[in-house]
This record gives sequence, structure tokens and C-alpha cells, in this order.
Amino acid sequence: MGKLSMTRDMLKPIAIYALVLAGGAFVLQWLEYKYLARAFAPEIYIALIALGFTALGVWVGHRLTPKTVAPAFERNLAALKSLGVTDRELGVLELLAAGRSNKEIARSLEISPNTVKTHIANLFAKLEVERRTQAVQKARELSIVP
Amino acid sequence: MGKLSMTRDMLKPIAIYALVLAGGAFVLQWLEYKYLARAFAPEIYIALIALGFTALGVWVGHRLTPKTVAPAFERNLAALKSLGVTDRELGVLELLAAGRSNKEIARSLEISPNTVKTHIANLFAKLEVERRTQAVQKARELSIVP
DNA sequence: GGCCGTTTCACCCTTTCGTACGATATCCAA
DNA sequence: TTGGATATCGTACGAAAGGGTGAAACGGCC
Repeated sequence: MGKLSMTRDMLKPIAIYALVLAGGAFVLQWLEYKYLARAFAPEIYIALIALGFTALGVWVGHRLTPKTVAPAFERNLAALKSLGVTDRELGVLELLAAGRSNKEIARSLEISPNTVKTHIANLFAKLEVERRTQAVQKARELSIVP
Repeated sequence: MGKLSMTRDMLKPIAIYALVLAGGAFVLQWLEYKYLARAFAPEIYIALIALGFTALGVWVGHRLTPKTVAPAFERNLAALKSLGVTDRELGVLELLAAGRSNKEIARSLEISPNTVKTHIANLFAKLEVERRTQAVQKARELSIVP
């Protein structure tokens, strides 16, 4: 359910829209009532008012809806499992995607650089790539890393 | 200006909402008219109708606004300029971000691998990085590449 | 003409990366 | 207890990548 979640910076435009609509409401109502009240039955007239302001509201609601949805990265655990990527390899992959060198990754994880190379080689095989830049790209596509 | 751009898959929900609102309009109008018409002046009554349906419209408009905005990558030309990244360097950067090797980039652009290395070295200096994975990361942050 | 930015290329050297082996240790389930 | 998955580390070698420097060619601009 897409709730109308209010944020502080939405209040100002809302107030502006509210004022515009309130003002417009009275003007339209008073002016058009004079001409339409006699031409249509009250039910028809009110229905027109309702539809008109509904349309206006749709537009306003559309404008108020934030365009940029929060990133909200969710790791694709299914992909990880189907590829057979282990926890340790995932840890290496994250540092890899962060632009770290093998030596830095080794220091971070407190393991030998040789072990890092082993993990990365296994990752390459599982991701079906042969370069670390490609590995990062593919991992991103698969939502394994942000 | 955020236009209410219509897409084919928005038409069905719109039709549903329209029917709901139209039906609700007549019911509400007929029922409440009986009770409120005598309690308030017509102007007040109509204003209430207008405000109520505006609120309803706002909610509908909010619901109709697509949550997931299209990717719509827009290159940050300002960043490119402020960093002094040239057109050629940008071309190299794109292939770099695609996971290509220097040799592949050279073939794609029909230039010498040495030239590619020069461009990449210049890119590293301008992006203030020292590894291609970091360059890709930074370029992405700056919206230079998707 | 002379200057500047851009693009191109070359050479040398060091470091990093990637690959291909093998090896050991642990843990857990069959 | 045997086997498989995982994690660890090693060696060795070739391939990329990266750093430093220099330079030629081109076009635009003053």
C-alpha cells in the first residue's frame, strides 16, 4: 500500500496547494453557480464539481508524490545460492567492489594475499568472468553488491 | 514541471478509480444532500464537496504515480567539466566501466594500447584514484557512467 | 608565428593480477 | 570413517596494469 508518507519538505507545497484550491473553490463555486445552477439539476452540478476537483486533486497528488524512490538495496540471496558463492567469497567480493587491491583485502580480512587470490579466482569462475572489473559489474547486475 | 505522463498500463487503474469515484460521487451527493443542504448554505456545502473530492483526488493521484521511476541515467556534464575530463577520456572510461581490458579498449577505439594507458593514467589523476575499479566506482558516484 | 589543450604513441620499469597447480586443516553429514 | 565443502596457504609463471618520461601531430586562439 503506497501511503501518503509526509515529510517536512512536503508541507510547504501542500500548504500552497491547499490555499490555491481553497481560493479556487470559492471563486469557481460562486461564479459558476450563477450560470449552471439553472441549467442543470443540483445533482449534476455537484457531480461536475466533484469530478473537477477530483481531477485537480489527482494532479496535485501526482505532483506531491516524491519522484526519487529510496535506493533500498536488497541483496539477491537467491543468486548467491544458485551461483554457490560462499560467505567468505562474498566478503572478498564486497571489498573487491569497493576498489581494494588484493593486498588491502588480505589485510582487511587478516588472511594471506595468496588466499585472497584463491577466493577471487573462485569468484571469477562462479561469476563466469575473468577480470575484477567484470566481476564487479556482474555482481552489481545480480544485486549481489550495491 | 512533472507532467502526468500517461502510459498504457496506467489506463486500467485510472478507469477503475474513475468508476469508483463516479459511483461514490452520486451516492454521497444524494445521501448527504438530504442532511446537509438544510444545515449549511449551498456555498458551504459545495465547498465541502470540493475539498473532500480534492482530498480523494490527491490520494488517487498519489497511488497512480509510478513508484519505480525509470532508470533514466543522466550524465553529470558539470562534473565532467569541473574535472576536466575530455571526450576521448570519457570514451575510454565507459569501456573501462564495462570491464574491458586495455587491449580491448585499444581495439575498440582503434588506437594503440599505449595511448589507452595514457588516457587511463590521466583519468586516474583527474578522478584522484589509482586503480581502475576505484575509477569505475568514483565515476558511478559522480554520475559520469551509469 | 607561438602558445595551449588534446590526442596520439613509444620506451622502460615495477607492481599487481590472474592462472595453474598442490597441499593442509576443519567441519559436517552420509 | 570416509567424503565433500570450505577455508587456508604456498610456489611459480605469464599477462595485465600502473608509473614515469618524452615527444610528435593537430587545431584553435591571440
